[in-house]
Amino acid sequence: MKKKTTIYDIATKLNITAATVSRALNDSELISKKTKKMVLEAADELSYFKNRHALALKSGRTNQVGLVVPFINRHFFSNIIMGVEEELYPKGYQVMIFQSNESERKEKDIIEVLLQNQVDGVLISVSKTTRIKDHFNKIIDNNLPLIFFDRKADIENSSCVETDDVLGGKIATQHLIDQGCSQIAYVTVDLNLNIYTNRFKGYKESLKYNGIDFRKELVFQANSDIVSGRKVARQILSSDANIDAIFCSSDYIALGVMQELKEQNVSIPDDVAVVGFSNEPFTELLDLTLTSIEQSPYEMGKSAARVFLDQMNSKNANIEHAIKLKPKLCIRDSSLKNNRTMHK
Amino acid sequence: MKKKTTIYDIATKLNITAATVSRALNDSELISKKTKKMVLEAADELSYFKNRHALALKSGRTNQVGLVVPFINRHFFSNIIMGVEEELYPKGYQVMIFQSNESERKEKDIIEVLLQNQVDGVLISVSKTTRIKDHFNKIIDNNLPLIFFDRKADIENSSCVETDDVLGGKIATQHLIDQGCSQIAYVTVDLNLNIYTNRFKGYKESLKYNGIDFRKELVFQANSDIVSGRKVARQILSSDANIDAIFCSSDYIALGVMQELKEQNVSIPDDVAVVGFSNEPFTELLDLTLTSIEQSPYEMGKSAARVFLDQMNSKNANIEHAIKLKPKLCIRDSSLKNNRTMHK
DNA sequence: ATGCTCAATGCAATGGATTGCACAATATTA
DNA sequence: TAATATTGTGCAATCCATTGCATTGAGCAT
Repeated sequence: MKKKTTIYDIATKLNITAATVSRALNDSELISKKTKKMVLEAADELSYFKNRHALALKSGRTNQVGLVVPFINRHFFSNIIMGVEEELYPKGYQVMIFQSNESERKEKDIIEVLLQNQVDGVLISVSKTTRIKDHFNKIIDNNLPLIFFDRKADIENSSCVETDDVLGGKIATQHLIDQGCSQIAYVTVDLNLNIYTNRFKGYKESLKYNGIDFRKELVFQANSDIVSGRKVARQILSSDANIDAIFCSSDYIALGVMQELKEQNVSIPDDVAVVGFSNEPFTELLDLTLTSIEQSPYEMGKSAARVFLDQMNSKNANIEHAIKLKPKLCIRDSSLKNNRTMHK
Repeated sequence: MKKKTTIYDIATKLNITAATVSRALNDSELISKKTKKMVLEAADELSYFKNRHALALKSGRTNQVGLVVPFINRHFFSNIIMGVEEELYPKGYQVMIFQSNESERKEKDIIEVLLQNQVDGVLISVSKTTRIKDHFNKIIDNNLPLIFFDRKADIENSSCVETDDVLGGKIATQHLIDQGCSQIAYVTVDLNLNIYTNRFKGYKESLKYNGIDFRKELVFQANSDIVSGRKVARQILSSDANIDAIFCSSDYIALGVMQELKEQNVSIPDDVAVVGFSNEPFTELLDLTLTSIEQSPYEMGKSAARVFLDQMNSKNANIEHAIKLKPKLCIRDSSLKNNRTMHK
């Protein structure tokens, strides 16, 4: 069992002190070139590397940032991670990634671990089940930058980066109206979650703006999956609402809806236009590609990271940033009525 | 700027020594119940948490494991991460996730950082561009468990967990033969990579086993994307090879192939059956679902994590494990010839 | 009352790197 | 040549938690 090499080992070998070795390794101008060279060679020979824990202990800084997402294996979140990494890695920060599995308990544990690790800041997308927020306040109490992305909690002195979901709802609805639709069904997921109420709000605002009456009977509810989408499509078709478009607040619902419509020989987009939300990768892989709202998770990650850097550099963890990213409409077959398909 | 609470703060407050505080916090049986209670309360009051770096420095162990993948935002790798986490989190290990972006340079940097962090072990899927392997040997030199998954390097005393790609190639080919196909085109990606040569090997072995002659002119090459898949499909159709099936070593190629076949009015699976590889999520979201080979990344992650735990517990980092996971055939519309579609 | 046991706590070193201050060795100047 | 400036190193404390050994004090038996 080989023991790890320390600066003391190098010092002993060269008959100098650890202080000198330390300075040499850090290229201090106090040290002569000759000594530096000696030290560097010896370090290489003994395959020395710095002990980050010793460093962290001494300096109190770690250059580590905690990043917490509900799940890593979701297109949306994994691309946020990419964005954060992209921005922070070149600045010398290590990103510690954790997943909460949508569990408040695990979220709390994770934050405890992050604090134990003395991270320099925390970026987090709050778990769905989180009600109590003491653990977030602990972060603030320790004077660390706390940045929420996508899903936020109401915490003083924290920042957040989110999609402008109201706008998302608006542009999707406006697009459908532009295509000549006026009886637009809306399928929501969980009106307890901010993002969904905001999308819904955008939908209603857009109707109003275009002088179309909002009709409660055109609003349906479903879970964010294909089966639920099929079910809700059946509901919609069998209701007496005579709709010409369906705006789904999730791509998975939209996919289920499209499958069901096809099976019932409803023509998309001519009889019924369909729009989803999130721009999941599969939307453009379908035979009939799905119009959707792109939320740019990669950009969101970068943005959150930049907010963190801002707060670090301004030495003022207290400035609250609140950034809203503009969503983008991706028009595809499922809603584009002028006979020609978009790509392929 | 609040300073972080240490055991000394607690000790001062209670007029006892840090040693006692430390023992109390660790529930040592040397400490009286009364003192323990006092300490615990004070700790809570001062919102104390352990400094992991001090711990790591003292003990030499960190309970941290390095996990390196080429990209986090790939279905395959993000599910491996899930598997590793699932297995290691309950055992008290923190998983530090890094992505190499398929860059040898970054891979080396990451390993340097992991060593500086004194991780207790490294799990890694090697970057495509990696040629030199000194950095892997550094890990071994430090007596740390080194476990490769999916993509391995030839390093002594390391372990690896991989898919049995030969078998994957075999069962896919056998399935096509079972469906009555005999002129099976094969589309490979990069014959320099192990996984692809192995799949190819399985294809050939299966042909031989069934008494079908291997024909070089049925082998095509493409990149792992849709456009490339379409291109190769055109090549195949315009060649004089009269094929009745196409086995693609990537789902993206298979998707492109299917799109092109449809456009040219070739019926799938009756005129030409198609099989992909990897079982990407989109394979079952298509109108015509795609038969593919499931590699169970989640299981692979769990398996790799278990190998790590084995090596840790046996105090013998040198036992080499070599695990091959059995791939699974997922039969869907694109290859199933008996008229009925599988699901929906 | 004296000696002894044992439970509870304190003391001090340890782990690795950094850094202000002190000091030695060399170079420079008068 | 003596005095001073300059450059290169060493000493020792510090960051925080742990732990072997020493010590204290209470309780018990004789």
